[in-house]
Amino acid sequence: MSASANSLNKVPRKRARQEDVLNAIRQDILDGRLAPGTPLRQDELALLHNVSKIPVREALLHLVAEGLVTLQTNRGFSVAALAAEEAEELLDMRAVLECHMLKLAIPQMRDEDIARAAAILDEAEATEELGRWSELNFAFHTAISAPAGRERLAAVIRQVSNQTDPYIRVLLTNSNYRDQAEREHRAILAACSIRNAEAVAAILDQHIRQTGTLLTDLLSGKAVAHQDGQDRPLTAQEGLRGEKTRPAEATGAKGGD
Amino acid sequence: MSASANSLNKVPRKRARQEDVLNAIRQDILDGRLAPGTPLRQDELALLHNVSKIPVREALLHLVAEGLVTLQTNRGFSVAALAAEEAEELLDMRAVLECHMLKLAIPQMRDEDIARAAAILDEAEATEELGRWSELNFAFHTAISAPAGRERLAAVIRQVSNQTDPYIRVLLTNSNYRDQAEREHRAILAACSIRNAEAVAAILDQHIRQTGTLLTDLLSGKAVAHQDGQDRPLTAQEGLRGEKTRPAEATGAKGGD
DNA sequence: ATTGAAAAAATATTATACGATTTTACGCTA
DNA sequence: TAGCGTAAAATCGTATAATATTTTTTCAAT
Repeated sequence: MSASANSLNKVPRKRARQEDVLNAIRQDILDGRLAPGTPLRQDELALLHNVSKIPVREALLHLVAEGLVTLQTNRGFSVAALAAEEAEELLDMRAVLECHMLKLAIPQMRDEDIARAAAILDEAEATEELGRWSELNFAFHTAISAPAGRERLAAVIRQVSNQTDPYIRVLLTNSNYRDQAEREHRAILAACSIRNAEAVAAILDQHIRQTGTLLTDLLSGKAVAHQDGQDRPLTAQEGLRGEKTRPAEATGAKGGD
Repeated sequence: MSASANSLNKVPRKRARQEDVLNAIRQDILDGRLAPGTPLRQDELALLHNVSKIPVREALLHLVAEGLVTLQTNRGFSVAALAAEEAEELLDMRAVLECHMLKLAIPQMRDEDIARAAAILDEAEATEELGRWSELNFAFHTAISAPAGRERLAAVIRQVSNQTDPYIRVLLTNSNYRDQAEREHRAILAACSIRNAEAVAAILDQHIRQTGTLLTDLLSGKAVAHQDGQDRPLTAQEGLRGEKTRPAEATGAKGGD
């Protein structure tokens, strides 16, 4: 209730924002702090975020539309859980969409774009922190596809990707997976540098489908790399940290591809 | 036994107001009764649907996530309006996704599926009513792509399609457009009957991209081809101006493709 | 008339309250 | 003990009301 975190805030203070709650919960899901299947109690979340149920409900409804949360009327929300088959379907879709966007991007790609993408890979390969790696991974993807200038397409890709991201996080704990991903990213970059759209798409397609196979195995119960569950349902401020999201932009996407 | 369907049903409505409002507003947008750009006042809609603003807000938030409505914080909702460029982008995406799904469907397609699709076309070609034609159009699309068994993909296609549907409705008033669509649908069906996935995809791609071209012209303010004699170039706003009637029927009809 | 500040109205957002629905607990009967 | 109905608790969905923000109007000063 009493503001403990921000006592020095006298500037035009906006109202507690429904969007803040949305981003926080979404990040909690994407980062795996809220495991698939977890019930999302409105009162609980309201208390946690220091708001009433109304903005919580609105945030959850939004996440339902994004496919990250499911709702059973009068029975509550819960974090969406994927069947192996659904994950495969989503990854397939993603392969199609990302390859398409990348093929469109190649002709528009300038040397600066490639240099920037290379710098991102450099940093990714140097980092040890998993979350950072994931972030850079996303940045790399953005850097090479953005020249296509397709905001809507990017939004759909982000949405589809978000639905599998919580699971892909688990794959990332496997360093072999990261190594392979890094090799493929380098190959993509190399193909970009010679502006060979077909080669780029072929590599990207292979990579995404490989991820799909691993994910399907994981969800089928094989080699269950159990993700470390939190002792508490979720943490309050952590999802908000480091985010300056703007209304239209930023669906808070991260994760490896 | 008839446990649930008894005659003395005194409980006309459960607690699903939000969903009813959602469907009503969405249909109003898709059918063009709510033109792009129209402000959506919460109080007004609440009064219209005999509910409070809460379910109205929740429905609108949902539509924002679907891309049919835009929201400016503290300034209100309004029906999403597309720039010509955006429409082209959406149609391109749709071409890619639908062709992909159709290619997946072909190997799974049985003779019954084709027979059913043919029956739908028969009825579509016989009908005069525009709304019915649109409905059958959507049914045809579903019939030929459903064998792919890709629910998620279908959902994304639906979402993307919805964003252009209000505008495509305008194209449908041109009978030449319908004729051309019907010819292409016959061609698709014929290619399906010989299970030639590449041919099917090629025709579908052509058709959707042709629609995209027409739509871009429409949104750019250029004239729509008008061979009907009495037709004249329509602007999007003109074509979408509608009566202020009730939310009306929820047919689930889609625009033509 | 034009400008600009301030009040008023309109509208959006969130909090609180309450009935409705679902889930759980508990006691009764067979 | 298992099954079953019912009361209590938990939770959901929305109406109402209060608060915040934006837009419009008013009106005095230039």
